Amino acid sequence: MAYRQTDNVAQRLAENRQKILSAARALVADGGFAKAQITAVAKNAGLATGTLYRYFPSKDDLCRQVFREVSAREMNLLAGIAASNRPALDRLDLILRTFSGRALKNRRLAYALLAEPLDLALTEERTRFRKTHAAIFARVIEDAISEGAIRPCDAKFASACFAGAIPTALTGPLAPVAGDMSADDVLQEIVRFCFGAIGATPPVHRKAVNADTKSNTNGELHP
Amino acid sequence: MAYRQTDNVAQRLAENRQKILSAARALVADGGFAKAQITAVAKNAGLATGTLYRYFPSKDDLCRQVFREVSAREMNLLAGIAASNRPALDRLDLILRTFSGRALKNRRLAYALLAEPLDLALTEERTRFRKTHAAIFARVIEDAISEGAIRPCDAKFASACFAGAIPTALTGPLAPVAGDMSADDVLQEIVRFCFGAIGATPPVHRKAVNADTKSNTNGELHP
DNA sequence: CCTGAAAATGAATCTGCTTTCATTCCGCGA
DNA sequence: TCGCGGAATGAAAGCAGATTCATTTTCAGG
Repeated sequence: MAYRQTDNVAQRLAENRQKILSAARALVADGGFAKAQITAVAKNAGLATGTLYRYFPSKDDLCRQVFREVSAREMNLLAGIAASNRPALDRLDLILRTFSGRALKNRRLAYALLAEPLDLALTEERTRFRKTHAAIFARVIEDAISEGAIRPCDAKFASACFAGAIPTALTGPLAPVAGDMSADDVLQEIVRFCFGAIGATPPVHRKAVNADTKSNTNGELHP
Repeated sequence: MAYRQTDNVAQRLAENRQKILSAARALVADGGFAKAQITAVAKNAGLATGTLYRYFPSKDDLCRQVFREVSAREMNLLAGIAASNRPALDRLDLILRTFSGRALKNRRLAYALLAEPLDLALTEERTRFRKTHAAIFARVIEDAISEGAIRPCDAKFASACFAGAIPTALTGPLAPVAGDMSADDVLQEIVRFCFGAIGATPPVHRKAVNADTKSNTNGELHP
């Protein structure tokens, strides 16, 4: 008779898939994508190397998936803020603080997403991520212009600058070393810088959005 | 009797070394560091692969050398402007235009230096490069502050933002596509953006410094 | 012209990974 | 309990480069 997959089996498969993704995520959050070798992921997931290939066609696919899942969470958060109906400059302020605040809270992961040297496939994925950021910035800047809150400027251009400046200021070798500047100072400066760049005045301080309840250092998603 | 290197030979050795560096440079300027494989460099230089190892201990060393030579030219140009004795904001304007103008004139090479995904060794080299940029920016910003031309701000921080924003806006996937914006528009926007970010007003337009007389697309140095 | 020593050669080797695949294991329905 | 087919395994093969090294070539000095 024809083989039919049992619920039992289907569930185990799904679990394994998750195990693999979690294992990879954990490695990435700990040591960047460089640490996410197939063998290490398999070991961490409690499976044999060959088994991973029953779940993902290649290492690249697996890593891309991890990158997407981790970055999607960030992007959705920002997109949500961008779509709210506050004044544009309030939204911008909140987006900047949220993005930066989260990156500072989990520097290792932020480094992996934003600054770590990656291979071609993942660089492509990162590009998507950065383009999305830029699009979110651009949208809010355009709103600010049409609200008359700031003088017109090239929103696309300014948003590309934001998307370049913020990660550099937050992560990687040019970022202020911890202790050099407090996280709050950094947020403050980022907002000041970005608002200035588009000729706006920063609103009064406002708390950043943070989806995590407790501190979350392993990059796990809990949707 | 003991072997003594002839002038003749010494000269050939020096020439070969240059041939290798030029070949590598040409490949990089054409297709980025990814294209600079040992075999390709050797072929381009008209030498055997093994021969390269008599001139450079490893591929990494060779590539680092290329990176340094190419980037040194840029940095010196900027450093020269920074050290001149005009008003700080004039210098900043000139530096921004020079840097950006040159990058736009040779996009492929700029991409290799600023945005191409690289391995660890070259990423390290790029970091040096970017730190130097940032230091140049920081210095001029500080000067502007002490001249009283702008309100005090964290110059280190702002310069890191510049060093992130400018390459992003010029090169790589977020940069405006050619035809979308003219090179002049881009310069204009960069200056506007950066000056705004530190609370300054851009001076009137001024010609960028460009060390090249004729258009120079292969990244060759002519010191 | 001969010789010794450096210089050049490029095919073979090495390296760290990813990916494959012949084999074994396991769960289900008969 | 048996047998079938999918699932899991992990040792071996592949791969894309850099790197080595036994051999050949070149070249001054004798």
